[in-house]
This record gives sequence, C-alpha cells and structure tokens, in this order.
Amino acid sequence: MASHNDSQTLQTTTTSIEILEFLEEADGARVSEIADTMDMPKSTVHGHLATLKAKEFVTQQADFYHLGPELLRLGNQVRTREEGYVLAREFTERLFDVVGLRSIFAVEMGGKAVFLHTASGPKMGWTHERLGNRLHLHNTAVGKAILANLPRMRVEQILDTWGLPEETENTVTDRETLYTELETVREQGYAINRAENFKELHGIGVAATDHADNVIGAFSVTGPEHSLSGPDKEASIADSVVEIVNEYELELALV
Amino acid sequence: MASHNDSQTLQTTTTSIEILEFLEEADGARVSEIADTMDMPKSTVHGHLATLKAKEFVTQQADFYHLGPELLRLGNQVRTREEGYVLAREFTERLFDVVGLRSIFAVEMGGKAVFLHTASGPKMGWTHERLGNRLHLHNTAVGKAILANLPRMRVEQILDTWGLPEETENTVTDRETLYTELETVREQGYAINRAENFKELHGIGVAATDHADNVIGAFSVTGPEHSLSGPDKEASIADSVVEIVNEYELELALV
DNA sequence: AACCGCCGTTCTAACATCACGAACTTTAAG
DNA sequence: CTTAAAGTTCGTGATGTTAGAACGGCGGTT
Repeated sequence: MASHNDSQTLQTTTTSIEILEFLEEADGARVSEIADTMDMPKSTVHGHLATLKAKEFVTQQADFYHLGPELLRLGNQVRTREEGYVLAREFTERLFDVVGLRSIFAVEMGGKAVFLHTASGPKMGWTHERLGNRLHLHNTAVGKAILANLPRMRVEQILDTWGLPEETENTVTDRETLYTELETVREQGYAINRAENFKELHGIGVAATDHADNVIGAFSVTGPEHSLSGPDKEASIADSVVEIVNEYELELALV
Repeated sequence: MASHNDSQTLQTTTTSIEILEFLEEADGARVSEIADTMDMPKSTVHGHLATLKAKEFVTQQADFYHLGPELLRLGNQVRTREEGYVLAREFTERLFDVVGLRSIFAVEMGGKAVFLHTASGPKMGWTHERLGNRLHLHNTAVGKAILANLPRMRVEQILDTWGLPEETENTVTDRETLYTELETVREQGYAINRAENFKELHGIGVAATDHADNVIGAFSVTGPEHSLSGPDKEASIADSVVEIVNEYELELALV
C-alpha cells in the first residue's frame, strides 16, 4: 500500500487521521464499513480504532464508532488559546443581536481563515457545524479584513502558498486588484465580500487588533445580497460591525 | 523503545496523539522542547509534527507549533452530532440566565460525563476550558442524574469499568448506597452533588430524555454550598432546572 | 564583522512495527 | 439448528519508523 509518499510524513498516523475524518463525515461507522470504503483489511482498521479508542479520540457503542471526547477537549483549546479568542464569543453573539444577520469570528491560521465562533438565530440552523472550517482569505470578508492588516510580506507569502483560486465568477483572481482593494479596506475600515466565495452570499468584515496593531482576528456578518446591499444599508451595517469591534478591542485592552 | 505494550495498539499513532496532548497542556511548543520533555530524538518529533501539520492537526508559526483547526472541526462534530446536543446550547444559556449559577450540559460517553456546553457570566472565568473534559458519573450531579435514567445493567457495567473512586470525603463509594440514592433521584426528579467530586463544589442535576425515555444528557447548575443549600433554596433551584429541562424536552420533540 | 552555539531539518541504515489475510469467536438471521 | 456476516485475534513478512549524525540557518556575543 506504500508508494511515493509526500516528503516525510508518517503513514500510520496519516491513516489514523483519515479514519477520524471518515468518521466525521459519515457521522460514525462500523469496522467493516470503514474497511470497505477505505479499502483496507478489517484487522488494520480494527487496530487503528483500538488505538484511537484508548486515547478517547473515538468512542465505541456496540460495534459502532464515533468521534470521541478527547477531540472536543483538544479542539476547544484551539478556541480558547488566547484571551481574545474567548472574549470574541460574547461579542459575536452581541453582533448578531444588533445586526440580526449570521455573525462569525474568524482568525488566521496557516494562511486561511478559521471559524472560531458563530452566532445566528435558533431557527437559522447550520451555524455550529462550521466551526473549525477553513476558508481562503482572498475571497471572504473576514479574510480580506485580516489581510488588510497584515504586513505586505506576509500577504505575499500567503498568496504564494494558496494562490487566488476562483470560487465564483466574482472572485478576485488578480494580485494587483486585490492589493488595491486591501488599500480601500484600510481606508474605509471594513471589507466586503460580494459573493466571491459562495453564490449569492455577501458579507461585511472588520478586523480586530490589539494595542500593538497586531491582528487578532476578524468579525463579520453575512447574508443574501438584498440584506446587505444598497449604499446606505451597507454603510450602516458596516458601522455596527465597526462599533462592536471597537468595544471588543477596548474591553480586551482592559483585561 | 518498544516494550510491553497494552494489547494491540499502534505505537506511531499513540506517539502522535501524545504529542498533541503535550501541545495542549503546554499551550504550544517547539520541536526541541517536545523532544526534551518526551525524551525522543528531535528528528522523530519533527516527523510526527510534519505529519500532523499536513492534516492541520497542528499549525506552525515560525518554529512554534500549536494545535490546529482540524481538531476544532472534528471536536465540534462531537458536540453537534445529535439534534439534542445542539439544542442544549441554547437551554444551557437560558438555565444560567434563570438561576445565575454556572450551568452545564453533559452527556454520557464511555461511562463518563462529557461536558458539551457550559454557561456562566463573562466575569466568572474558567468556563470554556472544560469542554470535552470527562468526569465520573457516580460523584457528579449530571452523572447521577444520568445513571438514574439508565437501565440497571448498564449502570453496573459502568461501575465495573470505572469503579467508584473517592475524590473527596463525601464521595459515595459503596454501590448499594449509590443505588438507593439513584432511587431517590428518580423519585424527586433531580440529583444532588454535595462536594463529592470537588471540594466545596455543590451541584443540582436533571436528566433529559427523548420521547422513548432514552437519556440524551443532563443539565446542572453548580456553585459553592451556600448558594445551593437550605431546604427551600435547594427545592426552588431544582424546580428551575426541572422546568428548563421540560421546555428542552418539549422543544426537542417538536423538531 | 566573524565566530560560535542552538535549533530545526534532512539523510541513511537497521530493525522494530505495522499491514495483511487466515483462523477463530461472536452475534444475528433464516 | 444452521448459516451468514461481522468483529477480533494471531503470525509472518515487508515496510516504514526510529535514531543519530550531518547539514544549514539564525541570532547572539565578543
């Protein structure tokens, strides 16, 4: 099963992780289901599951395996590593209360935007399952807000790594165009996503920085075009987001 | 480095996971720090980190490694796997609003209580970092509430696995005593923790069940003795918790 | 400015360990 | 009761992992 491996990665660990990822999308599974789908012997799968179970990365309920609590514990550390991350939860909720649109807080990790908090009405569904998801920075509101506050060198590095993949017809795929847009973002204090990442989904994002102007992350609100567009509407919503971010930065400075 | 390993677990995966757990408690680390502490060659550590990084289980910031976003994504699935888990977030908050004491929602996994949601005031601190933590069922309010609603056979199985470790002088360490207490829990509809798990920390827990009386999890409020004790106080707080749980169960049935 | 030391990364060879498939056990179904 | 399907255990051979040394890069020091 070997073959030309990428550089220097351990196969056993890789396989274990792939099993975890399979369990995630399958929402739990049994040994032979995994073995069949991933084309491995049952005994191999069993060995991996036994190991993962010992560390509580998976739990077993009578022949059925699920992702386990230790993943939740470790994953939660990602969200609570920094004071600013924790505080952002409250302000994400507050942002939703004020604007009434799905609100998120995201940070940059490895050149992508990672969702740490989301808030939306109980009936709006699909809020939770996106935590930890990664999106590109060049085609999202949070992403552009963050990029606009990063040193030019870092931005280039990130674009070198990930490029500017076109995900909708509105995606900016040219560096120079992006650079001038980031300039605009710095001037007006907020970034806009006009369905550049997902069809019909618009967003307004604002970056939050600490006392030394280091970016912590960014807040944004998203919704269908009609809920965000119109010059006055856009400006007024952007104002609300900026205001929340200001309060957030203020409170963070006090801690 | 081999030696007498537990049964049939894969060492490579185990090592990778141990590195993750080290990163969790150290709040990030560098290669040689890990190598020193865990007594491994740097090259080995590097190989593990490279693998984990490729899967975004860790992120790298200039020689410094942190837990990565994929852990958050997978961990979050644990919290959102079932409808009832997701709905519980809102009711945990609501419980805190009503009672004003630190509130939690926990479920049973592998015979232990796993924290899925917590709510407390912004200034009460230390709420977040406990998600995913596991506590015993026999010495916590949520745990006893859950046990009281599980079939006797299952309870015995769990006690066989974990025993009844004594964590404070108040911990119930005798099975028969526990069984009679569970009987009381069923009668009065709520469970009490009188500093049986952690010094001076009391709690009141109530289990939530679905239409077929299967336990989904349990809500509880916790605080220092004086905030919960006194016959009338205890009863009135318990009433509040029960009421929240009733509303929760009702809404869950509607979905 | 050059040296030195520390740290991360790459390389290679040896051997421990993991993957595989067959045998065994258990559970469910007909 | 028989048969089937799924989970688990076991042994062996091939592979991938480990360990340690060598390399390269970075920062501090004299």
